[in-house]
Amino acid sequence: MGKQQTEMLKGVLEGMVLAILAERPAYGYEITARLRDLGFTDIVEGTVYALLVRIEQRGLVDIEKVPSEKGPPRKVYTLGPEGHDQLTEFWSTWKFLADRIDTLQPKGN
Amino acid sequence: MGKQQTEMLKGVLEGMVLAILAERPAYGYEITARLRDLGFTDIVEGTVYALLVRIEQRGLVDIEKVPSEKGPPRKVYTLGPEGHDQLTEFWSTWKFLADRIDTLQPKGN
DNA sequence: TTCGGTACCTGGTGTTGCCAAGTACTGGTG
DNA sequence: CACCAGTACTTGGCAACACCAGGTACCGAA
Repeated sequence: MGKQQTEMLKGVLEGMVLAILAERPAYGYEITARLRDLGFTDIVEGTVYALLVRIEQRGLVDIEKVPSEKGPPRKVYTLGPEGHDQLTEFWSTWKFLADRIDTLQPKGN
Repeated sequence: MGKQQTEMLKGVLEGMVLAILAERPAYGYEITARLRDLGFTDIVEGTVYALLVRIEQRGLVDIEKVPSEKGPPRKVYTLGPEGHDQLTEFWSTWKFLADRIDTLQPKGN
């Protein structure tokens, strides 16, 4: 979709990953695939991994290494309490933003 | 609202400004005030002005200098055809993003 | 043995919003 | 007159984040 989407993803991608992890624990490769399924076909692997490193360092997730039969061991991320808090805040910020933007939409008037 | 909103604004703020200009031409100070009214109370003046310079350089807007009775001359921005195109693309990208994110929302399931 | 699929990592780049400070013009107040 | 608040625009440096472009490593099948 181009540069527009890239910029719009900033700050939103983290929330999406947290939301995915809220459904159930998952590992990086899986999360990337999930995002692609969602429609973000151009999402870059490196972006997701870097993001996971960040949210790990902020203590939002717990990590467990699980051996895989098909490759290197998986790093399975589980949402911790602080991650849940962050996700809650994400939803509230998102709603705020989405509401204001709706008011700017021509159809909204 | 904090850092979360700051990051989320990236890539969205431009679209909001274009949408504001689509309603009617406006100048920087006025646009900043409009954004503050919309609820983005922490928006920084410099951010808006820098954004306006960018969209001007990309040829999305036309500029007219209009003298003000209360201060320096105003730079009134008018949305050009390319600006309208960009705005249309913004809305489509925004809807795409908003839709996917809704599918991740707990209530959406 | 090579190749594709799985799985993760990393250094560098560009864009963007914030911070902080500055310029400049006007009208009102003391 | 001097000063200040409000109006209006500008700019250099910073931090965060997604992308790019590569790399490592492990496995099974052809």
